Amino acid sequence: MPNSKYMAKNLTTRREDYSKWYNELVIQADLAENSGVRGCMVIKPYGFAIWERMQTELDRMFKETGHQNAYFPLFIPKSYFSKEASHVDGFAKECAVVTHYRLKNDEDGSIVVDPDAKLEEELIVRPTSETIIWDTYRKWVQSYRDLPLLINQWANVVRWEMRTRLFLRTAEFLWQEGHTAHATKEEAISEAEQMMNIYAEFVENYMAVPVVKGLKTESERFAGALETYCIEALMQDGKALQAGTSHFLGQNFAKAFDVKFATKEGKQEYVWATSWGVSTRLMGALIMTHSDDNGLVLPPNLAPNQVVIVPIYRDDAQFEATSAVAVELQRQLRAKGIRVLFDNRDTHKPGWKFNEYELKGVPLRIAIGPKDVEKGTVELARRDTLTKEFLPQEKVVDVVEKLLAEIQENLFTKAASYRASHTTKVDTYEAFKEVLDTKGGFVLAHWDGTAATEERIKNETKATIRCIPLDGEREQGTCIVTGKPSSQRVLFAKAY
RNA sequence: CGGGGUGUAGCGUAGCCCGGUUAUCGCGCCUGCUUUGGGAGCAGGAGGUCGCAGGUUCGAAUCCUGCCACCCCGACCA
Repeated sequence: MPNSKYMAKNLTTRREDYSKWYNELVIQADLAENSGVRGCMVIKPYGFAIWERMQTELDRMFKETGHQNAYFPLFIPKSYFSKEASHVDGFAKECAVVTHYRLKNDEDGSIVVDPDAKLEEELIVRPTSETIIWDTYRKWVQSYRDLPLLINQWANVVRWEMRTRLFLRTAEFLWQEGHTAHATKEEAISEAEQMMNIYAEFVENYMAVPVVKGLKTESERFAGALETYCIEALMQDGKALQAGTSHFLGQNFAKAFDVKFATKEGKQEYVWATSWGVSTRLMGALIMTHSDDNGLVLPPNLAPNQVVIVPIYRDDAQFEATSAVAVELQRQLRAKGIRVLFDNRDTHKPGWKFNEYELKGVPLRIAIGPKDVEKGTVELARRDTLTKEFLPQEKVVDVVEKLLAEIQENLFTKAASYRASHTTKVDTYEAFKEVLDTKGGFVLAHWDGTAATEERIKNETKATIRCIPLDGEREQGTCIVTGKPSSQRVLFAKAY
């Protein structure tokens, strides 16, 4: 029973009173719900279908760039975490720890942990897999001929977060983590940059969510990384969301886990590393970027169903007639590679289905009734603009193809223009605070490059440096807080 | 871990301050008939450890004590 309240209040859209529709969206659109296990969520079939679409496209992009999938253990011996000091300092505090391996029946019949079954060394449920993977890579890498090692894994991880938010910060979540080893520093840096670019391409072209590519400041950097590349998106409520990160890890992990290789010249050298990941958090980004008061809006390139066909009929004869048209259209659309659902369920009425698919964000809906059968037409409705039109059946395939592309484009443009109107350049600290208090969004300002100033701004305004934009123009200026010189504006925002 | 709040049917809720018939209403669910081009109407029906435990009382959803869970704010967060 607290589930819907929990869900309703943890993701927002532009609408102030979002709780009502979001409640409906999450429950009825079947994306996810709170599981009842602390901070964990159940991803429902429709939500998981969206995640599978993300997996499919990302996995393809990884493989096209030479990566392979593998799988490493869920449990990591505690001692592994001690090997990379900076990694441990910045991490590994909120973890689930396995201490025993057996249960037993108590005198009163209840199940208790068997105290005799205590593990000699505790196992950590992975919060991320750097340590166990690098421990494995030591055995895999001997020569420059073994490099580069380009491996990705699709997995779940657990972080015992003090506060959780559905999709954005759950205790257990699904993600992919890539871990690569290279012979040279330059190659590793270029790998980290390549993966950031792949993430940006996926998020912009499939999710239709515009992102800013950039570098994290030292204090926001991943524990153990020399450089963290990221993509930052802006949600409809003016808060920023980190959508993906790619880290250049230098030789830190290679040294900690003693991963060396023989060069062509016969010298022993440590390998250079990267790691990169995106998670089910992308689902939250998708919801909060495009949704409106009617529910989810899915970009066609990502939607599990790009088109849904709804028949309208009174009796068996009309059902047969409309179905015949629907089945034929479905066949033609599928032949073009379009994902089509023909909803011929007899248990729900057309009006009910119209609302359901709007809530679920299906980009295009085709309705076929007796009048259409008679006239050779269909009704075509688009989710992004909520407009409808009638058109001849023989034109459906062409129009659908054209509209799917148009909707994809339109969603990106809409999100980009929202972001443009919510990105503000400021030159004084007063203006900075004013913008954050009134309209929110991204704020571009000069910063003196020190962690102290960053910290002060965070404490006073709750805004953090999301990134140092990579494509930002060089521009001389002075720090809004200290007045010290700066050569580039950095991107500030309140973030999830 | 600190501050605040909430727990009543699958979901959302009224009732609690001021104890008193069979615990309210809506959604959803089941049956029947009429319906079906934007979440159908009517009639009937099922569904409840009022978070848990103890206490006060003739009588507790309501008052008291303890515990638990969850939510919000903070601390925390690749």
